[in-house]
Amino acid sequence: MDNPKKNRRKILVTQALPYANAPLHLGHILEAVQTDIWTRFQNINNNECYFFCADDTHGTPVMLKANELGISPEELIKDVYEDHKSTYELYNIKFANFHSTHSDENKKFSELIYSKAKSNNLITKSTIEQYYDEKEKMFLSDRFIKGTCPKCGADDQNGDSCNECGASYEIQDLKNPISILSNTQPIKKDSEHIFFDLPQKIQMLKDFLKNVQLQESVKNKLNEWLGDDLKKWDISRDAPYFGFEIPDEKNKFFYVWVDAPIGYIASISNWASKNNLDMNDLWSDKSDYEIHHFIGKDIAYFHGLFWPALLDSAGFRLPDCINVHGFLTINGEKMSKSKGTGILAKDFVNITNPETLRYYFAAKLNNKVEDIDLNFDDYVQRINSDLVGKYLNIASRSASFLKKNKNVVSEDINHEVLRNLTEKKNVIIDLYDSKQYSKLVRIVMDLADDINKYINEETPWKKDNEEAVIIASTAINAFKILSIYLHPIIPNITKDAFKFLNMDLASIDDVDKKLINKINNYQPLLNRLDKIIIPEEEDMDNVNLINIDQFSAVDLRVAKIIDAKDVEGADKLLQLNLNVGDLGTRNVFAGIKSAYKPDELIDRLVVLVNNLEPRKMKFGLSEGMVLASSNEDGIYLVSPDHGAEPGMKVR
RNA sequence: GGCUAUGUAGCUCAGAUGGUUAGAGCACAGCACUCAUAACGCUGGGGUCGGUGGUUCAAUUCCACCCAUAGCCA
Repeated sequence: MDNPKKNRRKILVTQALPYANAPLHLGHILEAVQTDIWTRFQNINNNECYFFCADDTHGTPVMLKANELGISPEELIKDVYEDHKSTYELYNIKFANFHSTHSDENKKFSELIYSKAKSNNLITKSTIEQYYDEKEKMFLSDRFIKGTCPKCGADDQNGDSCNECGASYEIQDLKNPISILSNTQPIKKDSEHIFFDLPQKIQMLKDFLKNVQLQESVKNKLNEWLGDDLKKWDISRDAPYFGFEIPDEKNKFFYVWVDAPIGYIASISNWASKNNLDMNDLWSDKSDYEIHHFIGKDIAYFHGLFWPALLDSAGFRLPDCINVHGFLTINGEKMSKSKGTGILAKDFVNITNPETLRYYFAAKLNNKVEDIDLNFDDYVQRINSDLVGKYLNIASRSASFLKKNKNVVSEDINHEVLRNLTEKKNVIIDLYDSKQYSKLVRIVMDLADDINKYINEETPWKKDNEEAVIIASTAINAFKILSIYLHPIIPNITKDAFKFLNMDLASIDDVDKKLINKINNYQPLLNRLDKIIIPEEEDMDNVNLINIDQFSAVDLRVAKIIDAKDVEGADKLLQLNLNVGDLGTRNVFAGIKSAYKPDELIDRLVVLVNNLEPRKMKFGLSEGMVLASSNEDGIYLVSPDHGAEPGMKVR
C-alpha cells in the first residue's frame, strides 16, 4: 500500500441512491454506515474523501405511490427527500452533498450522456409488444402483472416467476394476466422502444472488469453474463412516466435506471458549483480523484455492466472501485413488517442509541458479499460488553484516580503499554481501507482487554496516589488511542470522549501524541442497553389493495340484536336474531360466546355483512356475519354510534 | 428451473495452499478482585465443522450429489 503521507489520495465516494417512494429502513442504514465509516476513515487517514448521495426519484413506483396518496410525484419526492435526509442525520451519516435525481444537473447529464451515446451509434430503436392497461392508460412492466403460473397452475403469481414451483418464464407465457393496478385484463400493444447497444461494449466491459477493484465473486458473475448473449438494453419508457423526456422523441422517457446512477455525477456537480469547483477537476479523465461506489448485491448488475458502458460511451471516467455488500436480515429473517422486523430507521433511534447500531454493523461487516444479521439479543450483549464493559470502562475506572489528582494527567507513563497499541496503527489502517471492519473491531477490543488487564495487574487502588496516577494516566492515554481507532465507527461517542480528554482529533497519527492537558470530569458516555422488544406491525405492503368497487360489493348494514341465545353443542357460538330494518330479520351464528353473555347483547347495535353467502351449519342456517375484532384477550364487537338505525347502510 | 454466495459451540463469527487433542468474543459455571455503569481478571464445561457418498495414509479444508437460507436471471 502507498504511504498515505506521501501520496494523499483524493476520493469521491457514493452509495446507492435510496428510492423515493418510502422511508428508509435499517438495510439502507447498513450501507450508509459502511460507506460513512470508510469516508470518515479516509479523512482522518490524511486523505481527501467526499461522500455523495441523492434520492432516486423517477419511475413507476414513485408515480403510483403519489397517486395512492393523492399528491403529485413532485410533492411526494420533496417530502421523502426531507425524510431521508433527516433520517441519515440521525445516524451521523456525513454527506458532502445529498441531492436528487429530479434536478437540473441530472437532466443535463442524462441528456449529455445519451446524446454522446447516440452520436457514437450506440442507440437503436425497435418495436416491442407489451402489456397495456387500458383503464390506467399505461404500459405495464412485469412486476405490475399477476396471473396463473404456466408450469404448475398456481394462481396469483408474479409476471416473471412463480413462488409456488419456482419456475421463471416470459411474461407472454403467463396465463390469465391481470394488471395489479386496475385488476383488469391488460391487452397487448406495440410500442417503439429505444435501446442502448450493450453488445458493442463487450470488449470494453471485459477490460473494465479486469481493472476495477471489485470482489472476485462478483467479477466472476459479471463475466459470466458477458459470456452469455448480451442483449441490447431497453432504456426508454412510454408516457405516462415520471422522469426525464428523451430529447428529440415524443412521449418517451429515460428508464429510471438510466438517470439513477447519473445522479452520482449530478450530486457531485451540484456540490461543485456550490463550492466553486470545476467538474473537470473532479469526475473526469483529467482529475486525480478515485471513484468508489458502495452498493448492495442486488444491483451489482447495473453498476458492473450498464453503468460503465454508459460512462464509457460518453467519455466519462470509469469507477475505480465497486464495493458490493450483502443484505441485512433481522433476527435471522428477511426484513418484514408483519414479523416486526421491517422497522423504520427513524423509529429505531427511539429504541436505542444510533451510534450503537453503527458499532454493531461495524462489528459484523467484512469485505465479502455476505448477508449480515441484526440479532437483537446479540446486539444488546455486544454493545454492553464491548463498548460499555471493555472500552468505556477504561475511561471510567481511570478517571476516578485522576480526579484525585485534580484531573491532571501525568507525563510519566508506561510507554511499553502504549506502544502495544500504537504499533497496531498500520494494521488498523489496512483493515479500514479494505473494509474488514469486523476484524478491526475484534483487534480494538482485544487491545481494550489488554488495558483492563494492565489496570488489574497494577492494582492502582492498592498503590499510593503518585503510582496510581501513573497507572491511570497510562490507561487514559490508551483510552485516547482506542478512541481514535474507533472514531470512524462511533463518531459521536468518541467526540464526547475527546471532549472529556480535552483534545481535538486531526488525524489517526494523533495516536502517537501523548495527552498533556488537564482532562475533565468523567460522565458516562453510554448507558447499558436493555433488551430490545419490537412491537409487531401489520404488513401494509402485503395487504391486497382493493378498489372502491370491490369494497362496495360488500353490503354492510346496521343491525339490532333482538334475541341471543347459547347454542347447544357449540363451544364458541351464540345464535343471534337480528333486526335489519326494512330488510327484515336474520339468523346469524357468531363465534363470540367466550366474550359475551346472551343477555347483555339484546338491543345492542352491530354491523352485519348482509350479502354474505348463507352458510349451512350443524345448528342451522347462518345468514350473514357480524363484525368483530379480536386479540389474545378477547373478542370485541364493532358498534355503530348512537343514532344509527337498523337497516342503514355502512360505508 | 439456471447461476452465485452462505451453512463451524446456546448466540455472533475466525479458521492460505488437506496433517498432531477444531479456535475467539459473548452467554453459562467456578475462583479471584473490589478502582470501575455488580461493568474488570483467571479457570472451566460445551461442537460427529448442514447431510450423504467419493478421492487420499489423512478432509471442516478437495470432488459429486442432496438439503436449508439469500440474491440475480436485463
